[in-house]
Amino acid sequence: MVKQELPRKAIYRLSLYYRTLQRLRQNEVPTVSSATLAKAAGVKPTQLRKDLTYVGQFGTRGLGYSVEEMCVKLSAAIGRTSFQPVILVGMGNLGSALARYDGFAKEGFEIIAAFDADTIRRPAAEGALRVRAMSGLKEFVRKQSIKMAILAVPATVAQEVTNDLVDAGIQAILNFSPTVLQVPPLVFVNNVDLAIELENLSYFIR
Amino acid sequence: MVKQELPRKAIYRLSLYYRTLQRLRQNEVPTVSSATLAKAAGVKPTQLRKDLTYVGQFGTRGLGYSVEEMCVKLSAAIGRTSFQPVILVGMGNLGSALARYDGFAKEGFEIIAAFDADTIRRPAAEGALRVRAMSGLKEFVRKQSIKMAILAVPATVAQEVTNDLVDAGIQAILNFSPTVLQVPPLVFVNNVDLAIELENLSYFIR
DNA sequence: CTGTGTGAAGGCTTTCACAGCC
DNA sequence: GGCTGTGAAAGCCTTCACACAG
Repeated sequence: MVKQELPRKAIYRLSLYYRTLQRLRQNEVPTVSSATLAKAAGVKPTQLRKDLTYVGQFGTRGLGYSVEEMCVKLSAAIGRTSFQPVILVGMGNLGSALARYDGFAKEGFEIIAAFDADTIRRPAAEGALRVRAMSGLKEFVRKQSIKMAILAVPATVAQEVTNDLVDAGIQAILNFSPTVLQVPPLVFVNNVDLAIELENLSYFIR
Repeated sequence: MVKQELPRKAIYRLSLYYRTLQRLRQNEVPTVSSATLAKAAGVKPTQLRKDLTYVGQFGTRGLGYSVEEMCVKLSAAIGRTSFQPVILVGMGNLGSALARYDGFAKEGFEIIAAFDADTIRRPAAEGALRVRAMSGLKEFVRKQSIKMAILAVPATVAQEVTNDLVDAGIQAILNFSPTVLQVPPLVFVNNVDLAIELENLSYFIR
């Protein structure tokens, strides 16, 4: 029935709509039109409507969509769970910042453990999050059945660490190291390559 | 003649090829085949060849591409300059980490100044980079003719700061705040939304 | 025989145009 | 009149198949 996979790019946008909606919800508005929400999310109204049809039809013509209902539908579609545990590997500059970044928690992700090759260099100053030794990584992932990892290690060891993660049963990796990771099918990787994003921008400036 | 704009997604890949090539260059290899480079970059050989035709044809059939020549061609195509000054706005968790992140420098970008609403909270400990007051932002950008900015401020003030940046003549913004920025045409924005990247991954895990 | 260059085909996304419902 | 839902069209990007060069 619902064999209908939703388009890859639509998944991103559904997350975006969800977050945009949350802000509207605080305004006690009962309904939104596609035009209004689309503007707030920075997409075209038709795009938004098309995306919404992937999660079912529930708008009222002439009126718009129920904010409440859309929240439920979206959160179901993108597989939100109230708490999804995540581990963080690599506590250098970027890793430490990510550990303290509150944007993850706001969207329901909790970083429950952090690992680094050098446990001494990073003392307890990192808030409540103790830095663990890499030697305990695989066991931790396996025992706690962790599915998601954020990878912020130097490029030189990225593949090696990835192999361990995959071995231990990790299913998804958010990769901040400027490396193309080799992973088996059914392990998903999202790359966030900061330098390339900047470089890409520089292409457009005259 | 060369009216041929290169496809948006190809621009990202060209950056990726460039970086992948740099690593090969250290191995003193004079030429690469599309198969070899494509594997290292995580794309299909035909994709790579197609992308390369956008920057001109310079391969030798039966042999491959000159590493040296490809470096030149790619760097010209993506508009690399040896040093592109960038400013950073917002020195919270993420901002501070970005200020110290060495990945930007490696790709030829130098963060020449950092701004924050709270100059006291962030002392000189941030390495050589002094934190400046927001009040001086517009003048700095204008005087130094800065074209690119990294924005790592809270969502609540993101649009406001953006307006100032645009006013002062900024042409490109790498935006880390979870906000859809409104900018005039000819100002380019790349959004890096960490929470959405994670959320997107969570969709794929069963 | 190896490996590039490329038109053509195919697939995926976005946009349009308009029918349908409140 | 206002706004959703959606097939059809258009646009963009990737992949294929194969001609062609060293």
